[in-house]
Amino acid sequence: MCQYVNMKSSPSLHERRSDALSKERITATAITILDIGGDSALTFRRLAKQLQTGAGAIYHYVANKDELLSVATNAVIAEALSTVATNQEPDKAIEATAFALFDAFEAHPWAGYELTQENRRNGLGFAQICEALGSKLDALGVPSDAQFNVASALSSYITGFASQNAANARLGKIIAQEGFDRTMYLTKLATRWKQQLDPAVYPFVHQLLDKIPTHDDREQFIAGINLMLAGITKLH
Amino acid sequence: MCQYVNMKSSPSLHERRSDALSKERITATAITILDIGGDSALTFRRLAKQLQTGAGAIYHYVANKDELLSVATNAVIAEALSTVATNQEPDKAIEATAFALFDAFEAHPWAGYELTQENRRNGLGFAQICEALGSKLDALGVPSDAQFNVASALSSYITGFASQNAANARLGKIIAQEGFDRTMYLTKLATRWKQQLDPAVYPFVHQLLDKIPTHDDREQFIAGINLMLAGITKLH
DNA sequence: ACCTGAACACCGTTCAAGT
DNA sequence: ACCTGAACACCGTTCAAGT
Repeated sequence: MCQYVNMKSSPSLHERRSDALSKERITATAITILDIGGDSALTFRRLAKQLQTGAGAIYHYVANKDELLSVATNAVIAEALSTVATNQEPDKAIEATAFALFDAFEAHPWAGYELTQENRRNGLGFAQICEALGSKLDALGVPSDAQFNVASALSSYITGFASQNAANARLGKIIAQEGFDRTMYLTKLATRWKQQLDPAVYPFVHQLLDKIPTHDDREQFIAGINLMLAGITKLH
Repeated sequence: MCQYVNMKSSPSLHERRSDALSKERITATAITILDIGGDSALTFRRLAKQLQTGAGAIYHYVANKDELLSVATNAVIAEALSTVATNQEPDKAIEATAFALFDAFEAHPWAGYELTQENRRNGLGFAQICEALGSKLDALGVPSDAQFNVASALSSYITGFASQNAANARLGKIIAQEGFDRTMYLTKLATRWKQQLDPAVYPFVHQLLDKIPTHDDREQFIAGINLMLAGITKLH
């Protein structure tokens, strides 16, 4: 600690503390806080404390909280997409892209929800996903004037599923720490629906209730992707 | 005003002021505030002022802001779904349901975004949409063990599209007040992407840029629904 | 029972003051 | 140039006090 202070009071030219602030370090720390505590955990005061600085310092690197969340979300998406092998059959590449995003949103549940926010701001998250999916559509035989609609449909589905099921993943994780499991959480949800929803008005949902606790998110997610892929090859 | 005060100071038994608080009146006022000013406009202080009461009074009718937003969102969805004719062919009924929700999210842009939040809380919005769509799947020939996945896929797509394009609708509306139009707003968005995104890394998105300013959200939305319907009839 | 509004414990953001 | 942290203008929510 003394040495740290000494370093600051007699710094050589262009020398930088190893823990100097940077947009990257701020983003990485923000992601860690979000992963541990969810959306509500990320405040400038907590972030500054973790970075051992003042809250105002962060504003030298990001314009505001919206930008911070955008950067964090886009970093998570970019990392996920970078793992996808591109030398595959187009339908397999789209599946692999979808899986990579699913896994990213499961590991960072806040990101699935923040993506919808990010899309409202500058749309870079959408651009990333759209590019990864859309670049395969030529090889799938989709005519160029239909590619915008198809890429938009796939990305809307992925975004919608991610933001919807982030709740399951996150609550499942939190509850797991307290000795419960995902099945028990979903059982509680189904029980709540059973009590709140009139079976005469919601017959379809009531038929589903038994399947909710044990259903597999990942399997359900890919079923939707395959539904869309089937529609693409049928229509185009 | 004097008469109003007099009424309060000498109320007869069980008599109620015509403007007495109720969950319905609070919800309706909240929806109006959200429609005019968007998510950030709704605060308990502003809502209380509009209702000519204290902020604390609202807590007699809703538990907290989350519940208020859930109730408002579910009211918008319920209203939209109530307009859909049920005596149609199943694919037409699904299309009509999708259109009704699209129109609702265009009229209440905050609701498309809040729906993803609502789904994370108690899922009643999802249940409503799932019921409206899922009840048509028998007639479409979808086997019962596939209906959960299909209903989930459709509702994820609708939710994702709504939350994504709420931005367009809302910003389009705000900008329209200032003398701009939607095309100009989307042109600006496309220009920003052109500058920010490397064409070597984002070739597909760059091909799309010309089409963004004039594309029709509603047409794009229904194209995705038809893609999924085609996939459903092909796979089932 | 229902309502009021000040008080509490927070936020994001700004900015004068430090090094 | 970069950092600090008090100050500002808000929030959601609570609760003693009123009617």
